[in-house]
Amino acid sequence: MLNRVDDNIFEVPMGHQKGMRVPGRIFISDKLLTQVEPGTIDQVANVATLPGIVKYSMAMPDAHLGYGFPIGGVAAFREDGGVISPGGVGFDINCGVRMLRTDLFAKDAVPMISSLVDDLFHDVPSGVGAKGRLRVSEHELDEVFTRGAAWAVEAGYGVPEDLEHCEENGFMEGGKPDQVSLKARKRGRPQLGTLGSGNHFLEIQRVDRIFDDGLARRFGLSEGQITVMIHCGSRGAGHQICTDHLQVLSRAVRKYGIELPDKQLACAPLGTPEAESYFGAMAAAANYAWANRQIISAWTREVFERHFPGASLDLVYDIAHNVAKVEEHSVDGTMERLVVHRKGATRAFGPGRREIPQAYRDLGQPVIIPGSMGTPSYVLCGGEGAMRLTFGSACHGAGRIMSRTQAKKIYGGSEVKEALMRRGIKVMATHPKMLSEEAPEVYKPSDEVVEVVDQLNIARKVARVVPLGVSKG
DNA sequence: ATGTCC
Repeated sequence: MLNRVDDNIFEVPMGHQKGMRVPGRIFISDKLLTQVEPGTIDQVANVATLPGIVKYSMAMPDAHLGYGFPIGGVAAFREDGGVISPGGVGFDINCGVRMLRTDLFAKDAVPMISSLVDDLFHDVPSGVGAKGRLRVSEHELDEVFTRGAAWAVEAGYGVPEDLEHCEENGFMEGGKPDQVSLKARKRGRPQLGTLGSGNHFLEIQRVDRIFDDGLARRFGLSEGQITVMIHCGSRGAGHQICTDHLQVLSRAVRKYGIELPDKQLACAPLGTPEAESYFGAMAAAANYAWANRQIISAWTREVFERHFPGASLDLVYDIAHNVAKVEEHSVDGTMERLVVHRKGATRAFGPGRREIPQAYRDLGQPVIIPGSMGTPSYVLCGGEGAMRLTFGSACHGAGRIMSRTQAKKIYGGSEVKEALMRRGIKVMATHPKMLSEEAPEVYKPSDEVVEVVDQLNIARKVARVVPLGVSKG
């Protein structure tokens, strides 16, 4: 069914599915491959049938079933003849993660973890449908959609240096508020500055291992240091934008006569009004998510300031893992402009790319890969393998191995909480069922997933962090 | 992921 290309590289052959324009490629170890559902491989093949796809339909080692495209999927389309598809980005547009480093060390912070988590849980609203502490005006919401984290910094949430340590400097060009429906605005307006639910979290961590001394120094990380990770996205706004535009693009599929093996791959040819409209709305949602993470960072800093007056929380980096971008890549020796869809995949550009903020341009893009609740997270640095193999992309996390429904049957919320407590990890959640759905056991081991991208030099391991306290939706 | 089905 799959052909081995190399260690950690498998091919989905053209014969897997009728209409494939390119083969599929799955970057994964033999061991992790045994945990990938057949449906995920079929989705990789389905994506390969889309017009204008370049080289391969790809999946990362954390791949699992998604809407149309697999989560952990990467697909690039040429500007001339290609398409854009909301399924290739996902419902939570610019779901992403940022890491802040403190100047505190474990010995000082550990006695305060419980109180820190209580305050973070209180000060950063979370949960399904959670509303935030701030009420932005309609005009401010437009600014959020067009200028993302840059708006948030100007509004007093953070410092300009934060923007110099974000992918895209904290906002994407091309966000079009006029392509965002009234319904999406209505959902998004009260939710700015909220964490959300599911696998989203706000976590206090300790750096427990350094793999690359030089890179760790440049990222400002050392063993025993306390870090904070914020994982969230564009909330109801992004979800509604995806829903709205899926309808538009479903009509476009008929209008432009595109044949699809799965309705969930709804898309529009690049350059058409439908494609432009989705891109503008998607960029607006991406900017909302960057503003959201920026505001949450400011409130996190306030909580730390109350516990440790004068403590610093500097942004190491902020990455998107659900977004489509126009980028230039080398395709068989010539540079081409492509629309790269990453869904549950992070950009992992190697050294020198102009898109990487100045602070890290000579090193490569920092890649932050959160583990599941209670398991280690990793900081890596984009490498040459990513540029050669994956259009500059790496995996985004551990990846589920069972459904939420199944997880709830097996694991009880209070048991999960107690088990974590015994390991010295304090967890606060809005609902116990969230803890059963997010039990560490329902995810692939993050270590094994990270090992694959490290071995292929897609991204090199820099540091590993372990959780001390978590606030969840 | 998500006012987990207007």
